[in-house]
Amino acid sequence: MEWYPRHRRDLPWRHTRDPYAIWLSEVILQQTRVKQGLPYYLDFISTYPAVHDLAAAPEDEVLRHWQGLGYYSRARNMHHTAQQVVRDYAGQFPATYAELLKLRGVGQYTAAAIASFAFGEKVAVLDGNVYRVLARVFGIAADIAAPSSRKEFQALADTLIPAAAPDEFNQAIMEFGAIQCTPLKPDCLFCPLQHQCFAFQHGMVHELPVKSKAKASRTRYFHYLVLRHGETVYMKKRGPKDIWQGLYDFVLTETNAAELPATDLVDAVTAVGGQVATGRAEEPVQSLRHVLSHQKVEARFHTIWLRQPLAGPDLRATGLAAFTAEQTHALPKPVLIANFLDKGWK
DNA sequence: AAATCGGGGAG
DNA sequence: CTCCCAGATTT
Repeated sequence: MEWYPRHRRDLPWRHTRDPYAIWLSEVILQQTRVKQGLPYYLDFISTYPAVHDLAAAPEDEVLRHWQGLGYYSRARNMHHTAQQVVRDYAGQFPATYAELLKLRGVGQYTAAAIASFAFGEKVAVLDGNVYRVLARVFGIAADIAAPSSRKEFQALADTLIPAAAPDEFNQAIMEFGAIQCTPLKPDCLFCPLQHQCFAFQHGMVHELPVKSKAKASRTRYFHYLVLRHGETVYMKKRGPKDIWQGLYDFVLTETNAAELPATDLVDAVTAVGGQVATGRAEEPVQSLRHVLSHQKVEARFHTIWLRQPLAGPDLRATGLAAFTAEQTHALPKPVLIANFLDKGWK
């Protein structure tokens, strides 16, 4: 806490005690670096200055503002919670850790952050930074990736947090982890905790914290049919049980190998009620690779020129909708699809 | 307890 | 390439 005021970054959410603004920043910063989240925070707080503004916005619009930030359930949960706060809490965020924890998208970390930063409640936050700092300074060998380890770290943090300034303590220990006690190259040479840090004293700075590795990611092969007719292109909103829920992409056929048999392509067009325009069936195929933390997507985009527009009943059955190029810009899309639209088509 | 859910940047 | 980020929810 002595270190903090001399090294803290000047961040916009540190100038407010408005629980809405703090909640917004915390949801955006879940599993996201400050540098990546900052522009999104500025955009959201400017577009939706109060919880009522966010609650009143259409979900597609909220997702469009979230586009590129990933983990899109955060945006959908956030939108849901904004509406709940307006409807059930008269627009006022609940003011205690226990009540905040009930909100969708607000877990133990975020509830503790809002409770301490907005309301001064004495409850210790536990994020990736805190785990690392505590593991090193106190020499804790528990696997920070294991849910069962939380108890031990939480109990320790609870003994450290001072009643006088719990919010300052939470900010300080996270900032210390982000700037001084970093994962790969911590600045131990100029560290104020050098003489009392277990890891430094025992030469175990690079052994702590202990974190089990995630399992290897799988490769998926996506074949997108970019159905077009005149100035219109057909897109659809992605459903549950897979990545990019609620975002828009094209007709998708997934295969176990990189190649898609030519007959499958025609069948897929027929399945959505389309007819391939003669002479334009074999457009050049664009290929894009997209990497997520848990899977690799190898996508091929097959542009299909239709003989005639898709008709009403077929459109509804397939979930497809017709858009102009201008309209696609306003839709929330995975970065992969946005990249394709930016450079791949026409 | 394990799996799932994005995207970007550092090294 | 690997690691990890102001984690939460579902299975």
